[in-house]
Amino acid sequence: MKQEHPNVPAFLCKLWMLVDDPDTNEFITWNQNGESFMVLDEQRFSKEILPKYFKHNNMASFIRQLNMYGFRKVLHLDSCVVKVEHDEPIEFQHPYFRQGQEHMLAHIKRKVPSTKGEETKITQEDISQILTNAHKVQASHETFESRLSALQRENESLWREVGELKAKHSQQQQVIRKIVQFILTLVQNNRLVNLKRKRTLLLNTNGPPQPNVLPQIVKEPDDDKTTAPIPTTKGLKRRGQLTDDIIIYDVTDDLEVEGEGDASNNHHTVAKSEYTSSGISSLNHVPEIVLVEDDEEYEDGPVIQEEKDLESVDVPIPVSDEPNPLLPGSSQLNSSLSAEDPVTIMDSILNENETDSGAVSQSMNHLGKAELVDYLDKMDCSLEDFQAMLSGKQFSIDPDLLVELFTSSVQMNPADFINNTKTESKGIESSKSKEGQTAGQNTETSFKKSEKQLVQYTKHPFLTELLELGTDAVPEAIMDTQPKQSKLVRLEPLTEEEASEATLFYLCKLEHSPLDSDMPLLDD
Amino acid sequence: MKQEHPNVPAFLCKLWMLVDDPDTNEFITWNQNGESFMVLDEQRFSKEILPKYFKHNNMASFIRQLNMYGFRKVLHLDSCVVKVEHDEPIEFQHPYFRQGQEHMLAHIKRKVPSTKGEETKITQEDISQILTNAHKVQASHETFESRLSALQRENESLWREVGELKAKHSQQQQVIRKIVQFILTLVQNNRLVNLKRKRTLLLNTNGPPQPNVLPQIVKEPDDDKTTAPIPTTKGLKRRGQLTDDIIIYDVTDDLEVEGEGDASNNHHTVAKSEYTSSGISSLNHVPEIVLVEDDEEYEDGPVIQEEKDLESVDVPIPVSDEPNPLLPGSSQLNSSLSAEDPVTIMDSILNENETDSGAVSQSMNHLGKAELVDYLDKMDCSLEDFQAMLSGKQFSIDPDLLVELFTSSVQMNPADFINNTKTESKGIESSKSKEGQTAGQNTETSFKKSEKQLVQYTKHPFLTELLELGTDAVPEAIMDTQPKQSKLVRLEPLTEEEASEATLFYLCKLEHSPLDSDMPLLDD
DNA sequence: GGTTCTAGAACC
DNA sequence: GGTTCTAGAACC
Repeated sequence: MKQEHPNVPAFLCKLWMLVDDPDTNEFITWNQNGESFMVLDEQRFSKEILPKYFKHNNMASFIRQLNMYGFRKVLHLDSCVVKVEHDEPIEFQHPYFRQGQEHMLAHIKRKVPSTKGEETKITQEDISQILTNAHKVQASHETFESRLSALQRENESLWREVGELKAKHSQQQQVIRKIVQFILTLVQNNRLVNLKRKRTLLLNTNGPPQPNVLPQIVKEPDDDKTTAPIPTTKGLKRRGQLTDDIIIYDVTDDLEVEGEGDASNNHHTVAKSEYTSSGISSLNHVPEIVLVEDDEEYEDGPVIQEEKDLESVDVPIPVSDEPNPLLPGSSQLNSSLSAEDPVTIMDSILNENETDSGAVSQSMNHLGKAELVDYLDKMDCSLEDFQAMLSGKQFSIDPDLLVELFTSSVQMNPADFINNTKTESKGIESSKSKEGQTAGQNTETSFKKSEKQLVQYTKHPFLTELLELGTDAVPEAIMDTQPKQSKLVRLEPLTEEEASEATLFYLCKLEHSPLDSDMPLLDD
Repeated sequence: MKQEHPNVPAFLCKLWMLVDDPDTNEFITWNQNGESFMVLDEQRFSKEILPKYFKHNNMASFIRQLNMYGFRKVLHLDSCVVKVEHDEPIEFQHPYFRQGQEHMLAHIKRKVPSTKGEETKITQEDISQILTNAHKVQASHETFESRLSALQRENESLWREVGELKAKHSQQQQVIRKIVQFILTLVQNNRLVNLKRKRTLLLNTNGPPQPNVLPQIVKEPDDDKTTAPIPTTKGLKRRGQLTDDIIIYDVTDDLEVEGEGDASNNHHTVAKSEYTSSGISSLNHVPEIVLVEDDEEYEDGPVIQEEKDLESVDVPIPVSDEPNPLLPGSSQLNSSLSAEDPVTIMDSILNENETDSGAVSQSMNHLGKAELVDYLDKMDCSLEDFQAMLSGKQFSIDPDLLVELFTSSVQMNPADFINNTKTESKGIESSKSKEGQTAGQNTETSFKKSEKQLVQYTKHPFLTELLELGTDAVPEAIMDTQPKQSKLVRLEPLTEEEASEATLFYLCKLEHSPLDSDMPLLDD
């Protein structure tokens, strides 16, 4: 019967044999119900029986083995009673160690060397790991903390800087707005003056044109200019060359020179003498152009008179009947004033009875006191306008001129913008470019000279850039005066063109001026 | 002998008695050298002796107690030998349990219920604490992480916004710079024209003054203005009122009206008829003031002529000999042109032989062709200047005017700033306010009118604010075009005044124009 | 896996 | 602090 259970440990087999063997029943046997076994004579059992089955005679070692396989001592209540015989038998039991149930021995397992040790070891490992992790976490925490505080400091500075930049921005906005407002005010005021001026001129000059009652301009040829004694002009640009080119000649000799005969008077005298030698022939050519500005109420007013049959001279005359879109007011003044040269008129008056030249005789015949007064009337009114402009701080920035400077160059793109701008104008610019009015050669030359100045001006870097602008986009940066507080939105930085354009837009938009309708920029 | 060691546990005392008692030597006694004790007959000892001293007869319990007090079993080599008698005695020893050394029993201590358990418990507590802390740290770590990422996002946005704001700022800077440059260019160009104009005027007017050869201005009283049929001026500001106040009257009747007789002609006619009814009496007053501008080269030129004995009229005349610091050029034009009214001159010439008024007769007598030409010369030169200014885009912004507009108000603080500004000027302003030149009543009235306009102008909000500026500080925000990248520096936000001032500074500083020396702002 | 010594721990 | 049962652990 022994060893018939291959998977049952040796101790269990030996124990089964000992308990189940009837020969050892006096030392070790089943209890009454066969659920446990009892060692009846402990001392004899250990010293006589145990050595036969095991390598020892110690009851302790036997008990240790029992405990090792999960056997438990059955406690007896009577042992608790005081001083009862200490010889009562030792009793042990196990759920799978039952009489007649030998097959259940396979279920009895020897206790493994304690999971507890493993658990403890694992716990220790865990502790060290936990501590390691804790240190790591703490280190990273510290790193985080420093980063956080650094970020917070940076953030504070950034918020400050953003606030300050926004303040700056707003300040600049104000500055720009004010500058623009300032300019706009000038423009508006000037525009009103222009309107006023035109009306005044009409008031004084809108009488019927007198075809042949026209002044003459006597000019010195460019080649002769060097011979004329002109006061030193060191340090001065020759922008006013136009004026220098004109030298007035006297026609009569009965001029009374009342003066101390100082240096400036000498120039005068010299100019006179030059006139006497060459002035008469110059009188033969008379560019007669009278530009009378028209208005809504005086559509039939403006007439340009031109004498094509006169001989032409090769000197430029500051008369232009071609429309100068940048200078609607000034061009008119230019032509009317230059054409009606006061000296020429005076000469005509004074020489009324003479017949110096056949070409001018017709004009001379009609020249009378009335014409002279009329001419002077016009001139005076023009001057009054200028005075008003200047004394009233009416800086003569023409509004349309400014608009065009800010939108496009006449030189660069004349047709488009002039048409675009001017077809919508309120008749303010109507004095220029009446069809059917052709300019004489002298006038053309003069205009080219004027245009040259214009070109010079439009080449200003600011304008040059502005002139390259498109007209659609409304850059946000300039318009957006209310900075977003918490919503941080990505804003594309403005290009220089956009910024300039913004200025323009601002200029036009800022004030709801009547000028708006004249500007192609504003389509809102 | 028992209980004589009060601090020795009962077990040790009983053990000492048992071992040391010669009566029990057959069961338990000292070994040969007295360093340990032996149990000779284990079974009889446990069953017969132990119960006499202890509450049990179990050898195991006895051994357990020995172990508990640190006694150790002495291992015998012969037991390792195979199958030697199993009866060899059990031997135990303890360093302080020696024969004859009963006093050392006090040093034998019962093992405490294991520090190990405490350690384990502490470790467990530590583990739980560690875990708790770890969780806390982890939680705070997560909080930190979220804060950090939020901060980082905010930071990125802020950096972006800072960049964008700086770009905006730079763009605005450009815009301001360009606007200012633009204005400055206008100013500079205009200044050159002013210089030019002055020279031109000197060229034509610096002859010796002819005291009584002075024109007359015929003015219509303000009350009569309403009677004059003036074209409708709806929608127009009455800023040019000055011009409206002046109506020119014809002196002679032989005026030939050649025209289609349109509506505009009617006005002309009405004006004429008005003259014939009331004009003659008006001719009696003549405000004669000739302001000839002086320059460095023509110190002796400027003279102001005044006829105080003429009757004064109650209408304002746009003549001013008082220095208009805002309009040095225009004021000169104003006086010279208004004083030498063309009509008046013409009247003088045409009425040379008549004696209308004793007051003007002196002037009339001296009026001749030369004076007329001279007058017209001046007028023409002025006109030429205007033409040049206008056709050459010379917006008549006086440089000094602009400077003053940007620095102080003549109205607000006239004396300080005028002196400050003008004493350093390069003779450009020298035409105004020559001492010893007193203005007439009419001139004063006119200047007041002009000043009224000036006041109106300086009340522009932009100017008003600019006028309140100090001139020392140079705000950083405007000048600092290079934004600091990494160094975040606290910048004080600009006040509006500072911003405006910055504009002014910019205006002056931007271009190294010759204007700089004229400005009190620039002290570098 | 068994044996032995010692310890843990519950209970008294 | 002692007793008992059981377990830990070293050693074989």
